[in-house]
Amino acid sequence: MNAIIYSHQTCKKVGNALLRLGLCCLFKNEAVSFRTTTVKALSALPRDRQLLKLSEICLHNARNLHLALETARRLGIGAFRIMSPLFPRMTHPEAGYSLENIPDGEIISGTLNTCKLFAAKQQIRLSFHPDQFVVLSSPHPAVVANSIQELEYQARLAEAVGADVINIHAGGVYGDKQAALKRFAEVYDALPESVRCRLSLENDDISYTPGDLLPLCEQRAIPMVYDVHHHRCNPDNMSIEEATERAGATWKAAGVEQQCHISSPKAGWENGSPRPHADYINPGDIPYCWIGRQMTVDVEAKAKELAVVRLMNDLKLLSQVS
DNA sequence: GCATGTCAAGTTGTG
DNA sequence: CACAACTTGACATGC
Repeated sequence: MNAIIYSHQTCKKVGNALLRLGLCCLFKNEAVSFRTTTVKALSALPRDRQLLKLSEICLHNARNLHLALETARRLGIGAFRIMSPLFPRMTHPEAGYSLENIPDGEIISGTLNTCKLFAAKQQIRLSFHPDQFVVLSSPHPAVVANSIQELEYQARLAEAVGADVINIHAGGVYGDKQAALKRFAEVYDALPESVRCRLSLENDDISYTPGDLLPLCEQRAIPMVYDVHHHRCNPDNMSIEEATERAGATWKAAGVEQQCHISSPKAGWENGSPRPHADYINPGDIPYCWIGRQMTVDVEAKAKELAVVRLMNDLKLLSQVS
């Protein structure tokens, strides 16, 4: 087997095989931090004090995003998932705001642009992963409307920092999976282009398997994020190899590098629920067919960058043995 | 200071 | 029917 490469930092000259490992949102042992606030805390302040507080937090977070990217580069990490509340409460009905109406808005915009240039230069791939409140398949119009608003916010951020992926789950089932997927498709078709051109769909560990999502993804050219841990928790009749290939084809159709997720079960595969994530990735959980494949793999592990670095080294050893 | 409970949002499954 | 799990701190509050 050819040597495999783990990030653009180390990969430049070595063949064309490239498995790029990504970090999710936070660091464990590095001085990078993100602040937040709550609506409850904000509501005790007059509006001008609210905007000042929000401005300070956003500026802090934008600067720490830059720091996160510099740190990722130093560690050889090739992708970074940006936490959803980078600008906390931005779309909230009462506390919401925009960069134009907070005091340091222009500095913050400039900092985001610095992040965009740095990520492009260092080839660090950026993505967003809105949390469980974004549900496009919901039968409740208000839930869908809020979800779209949140996606538009994340699309603006993605545009500002040059992120090419906003990844979501298909949502609830409501007793009829096909009906829910049909609602999803209808909402998807009406999304603004800024959202649609970045949106990806991930199999989850409760409801939607790769087999459920792939027909929709193939039909609409929606890239499918293949989470192999979720697939193992919530299997269908598809093999890991087949799911990897078919998901890969959806990325190819969209013209973007494939993205997958990996994690290991905290309690192992035998004891209790395998769903909670372990501190590190057990190299045995990496599908063999992923080795040497050109794609991004987000490492979902509690030890954060320590787990990414350890997995990089484990993969290096693996490739030397084979 | 330090410990503890809380935090916008949805859905599912468990007790 | 109420509540925890998703992921995860960081913040606000109270001693």
